[in-house]
Amino acid sequence: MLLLYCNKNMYSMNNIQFATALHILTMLAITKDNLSSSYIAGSININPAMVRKSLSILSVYGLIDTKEGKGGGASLAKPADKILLSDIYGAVNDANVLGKLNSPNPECNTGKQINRHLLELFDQADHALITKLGTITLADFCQKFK
Amino acid sequence: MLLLYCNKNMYSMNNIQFATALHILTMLAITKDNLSSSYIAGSININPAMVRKSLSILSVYGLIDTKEGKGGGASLAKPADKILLSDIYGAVNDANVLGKLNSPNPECNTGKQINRHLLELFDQADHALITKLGTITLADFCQKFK
DNA sequence: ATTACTGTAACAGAATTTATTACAGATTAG
DNA sequence: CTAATCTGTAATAAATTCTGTTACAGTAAT
Repeated sequence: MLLLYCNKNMYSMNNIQFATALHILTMLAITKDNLSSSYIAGSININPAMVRKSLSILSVYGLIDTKEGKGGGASLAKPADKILLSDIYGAVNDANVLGKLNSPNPECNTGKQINRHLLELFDQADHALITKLGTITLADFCQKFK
Repeated sequence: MLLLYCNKNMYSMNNIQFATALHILTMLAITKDNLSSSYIAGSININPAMVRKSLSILSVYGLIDTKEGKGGGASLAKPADKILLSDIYGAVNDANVLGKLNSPNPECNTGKQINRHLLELFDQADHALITKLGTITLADFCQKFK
């Protein structure tokens, strides 16, 4: 007997950080203005503090500048055609695309070796994605907007 | 003032399903035998019921055969050089590599359009990963084991 | 001074992922 | 035909991860 689990995929590999970061950077690229976290949050439809968390990371990675105090906000640190989507991905993501490893049994021949081989594969997978994202600039992405 | 968050990345994009599935298939490819979920679980170091959940999905996707009852277990449904890592990825993963979308404000010009453009990009990213994984067979992966 | 911002901590709540237990049904061996 | 051993899957608990919220100190402009 074999019946399908009602929902094929039990698990997902999901978060919202890349979409949020790209939304922020798109707004900054299009308006070419200093935007406040509240204003950006209104467009993304999330909390301003969440936006500030993303801004903080993008700032550490040199993609944006921020200015504190009245009239402050965020702006691009460099032209949109110098920002690669791989830069954004690298800023918001640490994990491997293919996910996590198990902690297999070292007494078993397969278990003993597999994590080494998986990591090698995970690196290749990450590299393929990053290479693809490296061919697209923020400016390219923004061109889609009317 | 700008201090780093102690842990750069707040979020991760992680699960263990791909590693588990590939571990299972590697064992089946190497032993060329009918293996029980308990035996496999001992190598991965997880619960047999978890293994059976993975087996169930791999079976639906035609990568393995299973046999119930005493002496039952799982075996490859086709030669290891006919199983692509992209097949395995497709079986265990539904989500987009770049994660989820927000629910942005439709009153905003950027918010109104961005999900369409993001989805297009997400597709390209998924495609790049799947293309890479399509160049590697289970047999290739197993060759790394001594 | 007042106002309007950022930066970040602290924590709460939601969602997702993993683990566990249990048991009906299948199949084989004796 | 009975016992033993296995799958399939449900139900649910536990753990982890992700998102949202509140609060407030510090900064800067007016």
